[in-house]
Amino acid sequence: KATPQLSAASQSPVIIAPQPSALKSATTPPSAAPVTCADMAKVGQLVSKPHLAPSGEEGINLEEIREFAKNFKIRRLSLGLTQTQVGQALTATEGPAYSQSAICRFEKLDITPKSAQKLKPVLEKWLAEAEHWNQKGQQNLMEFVGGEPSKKRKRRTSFTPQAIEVLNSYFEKNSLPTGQEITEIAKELNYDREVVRVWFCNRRQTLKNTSKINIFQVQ
Amino acid sequence: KATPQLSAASQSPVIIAPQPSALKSATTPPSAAPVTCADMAKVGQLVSKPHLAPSGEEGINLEEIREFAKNFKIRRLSLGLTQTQVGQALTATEGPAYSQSAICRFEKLDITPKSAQKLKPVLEKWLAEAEHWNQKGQQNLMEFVGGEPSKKRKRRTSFTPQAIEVLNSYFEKNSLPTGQEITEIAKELNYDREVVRVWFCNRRQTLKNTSKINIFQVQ
DNA sequence: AGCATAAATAATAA
DNA sequence: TTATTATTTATGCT
Repeated sequence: KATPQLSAASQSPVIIAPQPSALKSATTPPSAAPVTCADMAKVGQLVSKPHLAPSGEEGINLEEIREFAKNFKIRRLSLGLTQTQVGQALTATEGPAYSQSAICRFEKLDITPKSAQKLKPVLEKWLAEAEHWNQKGQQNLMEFVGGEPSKKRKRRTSFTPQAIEVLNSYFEKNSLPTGQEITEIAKELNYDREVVRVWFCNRRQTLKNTSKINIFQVQ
Repeated sequence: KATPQLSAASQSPVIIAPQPSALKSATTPPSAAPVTCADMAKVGQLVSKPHLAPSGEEGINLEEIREFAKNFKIRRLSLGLTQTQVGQALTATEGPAYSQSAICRFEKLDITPKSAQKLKPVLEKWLAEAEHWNQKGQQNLMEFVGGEPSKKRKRRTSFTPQAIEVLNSYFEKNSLPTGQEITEIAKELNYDREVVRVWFCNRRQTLKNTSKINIFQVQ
């Protein structure tokens, strides 16, 4: 049952090593950004400028954290999860609250080493578990994450759910309504006739395009 | 009436493995609803009756395409590339034009098998090359992709209360101003045109979100 | 320590 | 395909 490919971030507890210039961070702009904020150095900054590291953080492997952050993002995306979902799920399972902003800032390393060090194992553990459930099927993952499984994506349109429903029921009966029928449907739903006509066009298109590929897709 | 098409596939290579979409299946699932259509075969029917699949596509390995599409997205994200970037880069290196929409549709398999079959090798080749350059450093990748090296996110604009007020008054009059109008408003307020455009986008968004109460609101 | 929302990205009606 | 909407990410602010 144990998730296999999770060796990800376990490395030797090395201390802040001089940054090999070869390694480029995808998420961290290395630029000599004007650090206007004299507050607190962030991981993203320190990782490329170890000499700035304040004392008391020698035991924190910044490089490892950076690696993990990058890896975390990829794994999160592979699971199809959003920062919001992760935050909410963590809030539910773990003690403290984690906002979307928090996850975002971790991924971007816009966070103090201390905070990062504290958050890392929490994320590591949670993500591993999420991957584990995902192995058992998408449904399990969604359940674990806590979102309603049936959370349908909201239609982009000005079509109301009710209207869609009606349209679909018409479509099921007849995917290619006559001009007369379109006019009637449009009237019933109080939408523009043209809008309804195009809806049927797109609906047919989508079905045609996806159905072939989806033949082998398990629903 | 043993329809020969895809007959072989109907038995063996049906992969019931982990739900393909770790990546948010946003496509309107026909839902669990009993899709009973009169004149058009639906996915649910095709799954159990693959013989309904149109002919002329026996040579296309749909399962392989599906796998690749999923994989492609993950690899794209791992490289930190957007659909837009891929489309633009392809347009530059390959012949035809590829829009962001095209990439989107490929990833979602919202395209005909024929198109997919044609596009797959192009994407495959391009992505491999992109990964190759990435190995040599982020800079090389960005150069290959064609975008400026590290296009930093635009600094978040803060509107003055006065500006907000003016914008709102315009919005009340017309929530969907034309390009011309946007330009004028931007000029009047002395803000970037793009900033004003996005403000209207987000404003419409917010309004829509808050007024969920009016479910029946027929736009 | 987050909320509100600006900006960026993905999906889709036209 | 193109414009626009829908969704997600990032950040200014207190």
